[in-house]
Amino acid sequence: MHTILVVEDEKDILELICLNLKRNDYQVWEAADGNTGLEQAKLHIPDLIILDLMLPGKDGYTVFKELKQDARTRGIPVLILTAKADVAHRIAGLEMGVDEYMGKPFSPKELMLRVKALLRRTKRVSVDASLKVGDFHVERNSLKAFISGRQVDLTATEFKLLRVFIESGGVVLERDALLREVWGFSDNTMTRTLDTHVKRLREKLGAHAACLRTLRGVGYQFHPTL
Amino acid sequence: MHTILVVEDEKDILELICLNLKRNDYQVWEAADGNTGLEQAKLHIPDLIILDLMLPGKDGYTVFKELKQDARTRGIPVLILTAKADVAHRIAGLEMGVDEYMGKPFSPKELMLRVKALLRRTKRVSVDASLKVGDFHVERNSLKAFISGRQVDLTATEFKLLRVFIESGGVVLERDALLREVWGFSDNTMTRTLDTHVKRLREKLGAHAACLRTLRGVGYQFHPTL
DNA sequence: CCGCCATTGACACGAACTTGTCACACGAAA
DNA sequence: TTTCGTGTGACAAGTTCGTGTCAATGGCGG
Repeated sequence: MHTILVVEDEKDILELICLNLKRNDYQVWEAADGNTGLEQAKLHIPDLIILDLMLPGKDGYTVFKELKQDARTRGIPVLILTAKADVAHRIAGLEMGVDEYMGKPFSPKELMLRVKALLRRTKRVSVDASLKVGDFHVERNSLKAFISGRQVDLTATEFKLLRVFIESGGVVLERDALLREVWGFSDNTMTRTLDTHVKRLREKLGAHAACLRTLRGVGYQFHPTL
Repeated sequence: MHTILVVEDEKDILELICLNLKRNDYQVWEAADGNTGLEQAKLHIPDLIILDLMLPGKDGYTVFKELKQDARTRGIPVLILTAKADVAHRIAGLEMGVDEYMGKPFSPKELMLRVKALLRRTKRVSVDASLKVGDFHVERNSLKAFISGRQVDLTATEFKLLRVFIESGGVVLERDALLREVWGFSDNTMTRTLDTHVKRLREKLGAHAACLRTLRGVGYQFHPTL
């Protein structure tokens, strides 16, 4: 679940936003002024910050700048919410490094979508049903996998494992991460279950087994183009 | 330098965009229709795609969907350019996973800023995982290091050691400091562990071993540019 | 209800690799 | 030349991984 910090002084709007966010299963932190916002940001390190420009005390621009000055909060995407949404202001904001700009009044639905889009961008999450990489082709709904067009029979666990690999985009997957993704927990003291399943998957991948590379002491890496 | 693919059928607009992009030091690929765009995307794997919705042949939505189905291209942020920029269309686009929306007519300056903002956002994902200094390139999460593009296999300890050196920024690292950073303690009465690992690292660095200078009685210093 | 079979997680063991240690060689500074 | 810190090759202990195997589980048809 993602956490989002909302910094907005107008109670009505704050509530409107938070309500919508919670309804979409985000964990929400609230702040009604700039200083509180900054504190919360540094305390909770949220995944996203929705920031109003017109704030009592420290204004939005200042908050934004200070966020970018702290290494812990620098990476957090910021969505600016403001009445001053004309081109000049938008350009000024983008130049400062704002990630997203929304003018008031805004449609809650569009805001939710922009939030979703921003979070997706920062943390590549996928939702498509069918997925192709190199010679691999996976149908998420039907539990079917194809290699170079030929269908490969996989069991549920093997499929989940392959799916995680394919969706990884070549990033190294640590044992912990794989256990969490596929088995739902990460008790690394576990036995050789992961290894066994990797082995089984490799057997079924046949000639493409080489795509599953072992990184000793780290985990596994999927190389679709081998 | 970032590479950008522009898919737009109207010659004037295509030229306008490309000109602006080139002026901002991007490498630009062009495509005048959907199929060409897809090909180029899979061929060049650009850092960003600017996509018009109204295209001859395969329309923008279709192109977008197919981009998201191939893992090599799915991660590429897409900026949609369109005349249909009303709220309904924007929402539809955001639901599909569009990263950015711009209506025509657009201000070239704002387009450039949005391009910059998008690239900055996506860069964040990869930048903290990889680190480049001189000929050295380190993937923090894969235990892989590249020297002048060639891959070097390192063990966990060797990797940690090299990482400390690369992140040192050329500062002299005393033996105590290295032991603390890599091994977590600084018992200098230890045996020749540090020396051994430096030696092993040097072996794997090959010709670049000279970058690891010994400072007798003090420690080691990393010179990436040697 | 029963037995069959595929699936799954577990374990033992060996192979492959990593890592810390040592003895000793080497070489720079005094 | 002596001294002291460093480089080096070898080795043993420790880790991690691959593999064969087995028992438990649960679905399914008979």
